[in-house]
Amino acid sequence: MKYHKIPDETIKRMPMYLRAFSILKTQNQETISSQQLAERLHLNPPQIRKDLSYFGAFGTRGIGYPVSSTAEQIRSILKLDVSQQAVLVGAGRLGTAIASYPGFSMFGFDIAAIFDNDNNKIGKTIGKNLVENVAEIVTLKARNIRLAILAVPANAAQGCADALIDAGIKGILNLSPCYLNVPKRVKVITIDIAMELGILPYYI
Amino acid sequence: MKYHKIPDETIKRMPMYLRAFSILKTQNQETISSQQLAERLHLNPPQIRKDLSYFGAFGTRGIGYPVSSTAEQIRSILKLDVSQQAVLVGAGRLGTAIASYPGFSMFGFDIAAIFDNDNNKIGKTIGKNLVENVAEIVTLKARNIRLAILAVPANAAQGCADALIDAGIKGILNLSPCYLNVPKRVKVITIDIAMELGILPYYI
DNA sequence: TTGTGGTTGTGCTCACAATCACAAGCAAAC
DNA sequence: GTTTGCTTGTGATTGTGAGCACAACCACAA
Ligand SMILES: NC(=O)c1ccc[n+]([C@@H]2O[C@H](COP(=O)([O-])OP(=O)(O)OC[C@H]3O[C@@H](n4cnc5c(N)ncnc54)[C@H](O)[C@@H]3O)[C@@H](O)[C@H]2O)c1
Ligand SMILES: NC(=O)c1ccc[n+]([C@@H]2O[C@H](COP(=O)([O-])OP(=O)(O)OC[C@H]3O[C@@H](n4cnc5c(N)ncnc54)[C@H](O)[C@@H]3O)[C@@H](O)[C@H]2O)c1
Repeated sequence: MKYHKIPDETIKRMPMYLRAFSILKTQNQETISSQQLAERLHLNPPQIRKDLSYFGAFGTRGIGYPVSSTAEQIRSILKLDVSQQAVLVGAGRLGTAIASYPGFSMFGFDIAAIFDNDNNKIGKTIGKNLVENVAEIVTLKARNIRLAILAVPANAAQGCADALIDAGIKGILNLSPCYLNVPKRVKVITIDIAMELGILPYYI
Repeated sequence: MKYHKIPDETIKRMPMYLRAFSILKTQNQETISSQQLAERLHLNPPQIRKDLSYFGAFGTRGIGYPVSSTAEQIRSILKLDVSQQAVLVGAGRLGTAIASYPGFSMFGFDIAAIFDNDNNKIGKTIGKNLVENVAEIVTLKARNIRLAILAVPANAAQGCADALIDAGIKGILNLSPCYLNVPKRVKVITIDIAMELGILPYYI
């Protein structure tokens, strides 16, 4: 494909493809056609082909996509081929669940530090990490960590985000139900679980 | 506005509007213009006006939208004006966090029951609910509950979904990283937290 | 070497959503 | 009353992504 801006929607689907190819690899399937993959993911085959072709020609005509090498390609496109360190801020209910969730490792994520401002939580161990004082966020500067997961109450989210960005964080997964004001160079993805649930009754 | 199919994207934004109007109400602000609201939510003013106008003319020209009555209108549109009962399946790390989260009440949600298949968890109390055996899901038929939150491992999700649908559930918020196969009348919203995180490194 | 079945890669078309621009309309002041 | 200032509601326009159809291509068999 000649020069094309890669659609945001395509990027959003890439981790889904990566997960699918990773699972296929554990099942020792060597190739998969866009048709088969589309059935698994409930998409249209041309959608998948177009998405992948934005990044090059990974498939073999008449055969399909080689599972193992395509997985590696996608991993590299998403920069998940190197282990990505992330910090967690907020060791509350949701933060604790996330800190002990093993599922992030499939994408190469590693929770490298946890911060909270509650003295009852600071010093406790969650998974392999000790909960540190939020004041220690500044020390991230030296550690070259670029990703953060925010699981603090909504009214504390902006303040924490500012501190994180100040400490060199470039991407934030925000779980609080609020908009974060950040410089353009910082990418924020917000997941508001209650809001998603709020959509359901309309449809039923 | 004459007859128009309401865009899905508009529906997705409605809970965000509801949250904003609810907060404004607690701050005793009586009216808000699309301009002001757009600044808060980081949208464009015409976007908000068009979204709201799909459902009727709520605003006053020259003034803006009356906070209190518009909040009520949106609540009614989303069918959140009556308390919506929901059940939770999976009382693990994430399920426990959700069961004890007070934030759902802003949208009128109420966790009415919790199910698990682990004998160590069945019988325990989380929030105001006793954890019941998954086998009891059938009893939901009699209780007229239509919403469910699924927080079980991915390989158990489809089975639980089938049981829930069989018991009369019409909408599912699925937190497992997998596609759920359901009849067309059932609405599923899937949130895959790890996948969302997987998007970040690409942009940074 | 050539033919065949099957699947990819992609230009084109269509559908949908975001944005714009402005007429319509209300409130408050005079 | 009438005028002024401001904001809504909406047709028209633009932008973006999804879907389709088919040419290009590969592997393999004969
Ligand atoms: N629990 C859920 O199921 C759920 C669902 C949807 C959204 N959320 C959102 O996720 C966020 C966290 O929710 P939760 O249920 O884990 O809340 P929580 O109260 O259990 O945990 C919040 C944690 O953040 C810490 N904290 C507060 N202020 C801080 C600060 N300034 N710096 C550092 N740490 C601070 C607290 O000490 C606490 O440990 C909230 O914004 C909530 O709205 C939670
Ligand atoms: N914890 C996280 O931060 C996180 C993040 C992203 C996604 N998820 C997803 O959310 C889901 C739950 O995650 P978790 O961390 O809470 O896992 P968990 O293992 O802590 O909890 C799962 C719960 O489901 C129960 N369960 C298992 N099979 C069941 C069945 N057939 N019927 C009823 N209950 C059953 C288990 O007994 C357990 O209590 C998983 O699909 C996970 O991939 C979790």
